[in-house]
Amino acid sequence: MNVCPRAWDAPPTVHWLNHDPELEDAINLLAAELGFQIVAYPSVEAFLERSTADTRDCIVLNWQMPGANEVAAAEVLRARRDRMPIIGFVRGATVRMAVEGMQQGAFDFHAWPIEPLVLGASIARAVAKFEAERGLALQRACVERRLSSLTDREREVMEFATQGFSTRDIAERLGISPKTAEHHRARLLNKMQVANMTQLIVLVLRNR
Amino acid sequence: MNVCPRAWDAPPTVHWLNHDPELEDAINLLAAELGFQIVAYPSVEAFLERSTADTRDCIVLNWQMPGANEVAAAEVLRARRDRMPIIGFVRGATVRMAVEGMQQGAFDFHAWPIEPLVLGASIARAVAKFEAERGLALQRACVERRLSSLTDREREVMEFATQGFSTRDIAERLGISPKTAEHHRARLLNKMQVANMTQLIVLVLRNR
DNA sequence: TGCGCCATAGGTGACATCACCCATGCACGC
DNA sequence: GCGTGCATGGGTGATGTCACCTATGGCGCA
Repeated sequence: MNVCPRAWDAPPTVHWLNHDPELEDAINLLAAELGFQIVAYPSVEAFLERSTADTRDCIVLNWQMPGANEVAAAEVLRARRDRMPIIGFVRGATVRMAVEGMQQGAFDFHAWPIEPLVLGASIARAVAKFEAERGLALQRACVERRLSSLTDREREVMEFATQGFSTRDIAERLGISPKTAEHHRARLLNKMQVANMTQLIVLVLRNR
Repeated sequence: MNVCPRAWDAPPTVHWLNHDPELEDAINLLAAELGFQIVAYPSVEAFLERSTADTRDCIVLNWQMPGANEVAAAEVLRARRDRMPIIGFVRGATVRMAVEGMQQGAFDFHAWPIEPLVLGASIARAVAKFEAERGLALQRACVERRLSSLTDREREVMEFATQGFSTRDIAERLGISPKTAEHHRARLLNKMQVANMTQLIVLVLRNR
């Protein structure tokens, strides 16, 4: 059986984060059965070090992994991996555990052992969702790159500008000449590659 | 026992949506025990008709209520009730049901019967969260009210403006004179009560 | 029939934005 | 020391924004 749609030009990668050796055989069987490319990591740290940021991935995470608590783990993963969807699972899952997993930002949550078909469908949905948001994620990364090229002063000017302040107001608040504020604004527009302030505000507010 | 913090100047209201007559006695016991003000509705329609939009409320919803399916119900409630938090419950809840409830936007999810202490804590958290977001919700409602006063043409102009187009560009795209587009823009700024286009964009994009 | 609301279009004038130009001073690294 | 980057400040001119004003034509409602 293969739940990975053939239409995809490359198979999605499943990042398998699990510390429990008893589950390793099961995942190998699942991998063979599901047809996804599966990369296993024994810890959150190993994943953060070794994984490459791909565009068509999802994370399947043992929610009882040691180290930081599950909240922190999920948050770190989400921040570092550009909102890659996380599918949680845990042995002997209860309704409460599932709800808390979801509240911490999981895309889906399962009790172990998982029916291969159910996990496959869950992964397919997660990858599809990530795919749909890929354009947004790429744009966000692009904006982030441009933002990092700004100087501190330019960033300050941008902060005020994105709150609706005019150049004159910004100059007053920063205690500098309107001309200097204008100068920073000009460099800002240039570095952010937009034609005017309204486009800058739209770009920044849409990609927060 | 009373899990409602005394610091609140008014007790929060719990909107109890349930169609199952067997649970009515239980909720009356819960109500007495928890100290919240509880208003019961036998259907989603009854809630939408009779409930008043309060600022310190939450919804406790039997996820197996008949009528529209649960997804639609949750979405309707969220839209109409200004993102009031929804706590779901269901008899014989499974991990899957809980996960789906959370995916549909529930704030929390429980298996019935619920421990009074657990439900009380859940309600307290939901109300606290809603309280924290109240300022944002009020501002969003205010923006919404102003938006509804716009004419179709003004709305069109605003759509383009919030995408970063200049007045000249908008005029060209709408096939009207730049002067007419300017006229719509002016009425737009007036109705939305902002000083300039950048403030309008900030207002609209921050309150979507 | 007249009133109000809307879309259309134009005029004028004050001000802001934006793209060029210029310069000085300061810190940091080669 | 000397270039490089940054913050500071200014000048000029084209263009855009914004607040006033005017007017015409359509459409619905009392």
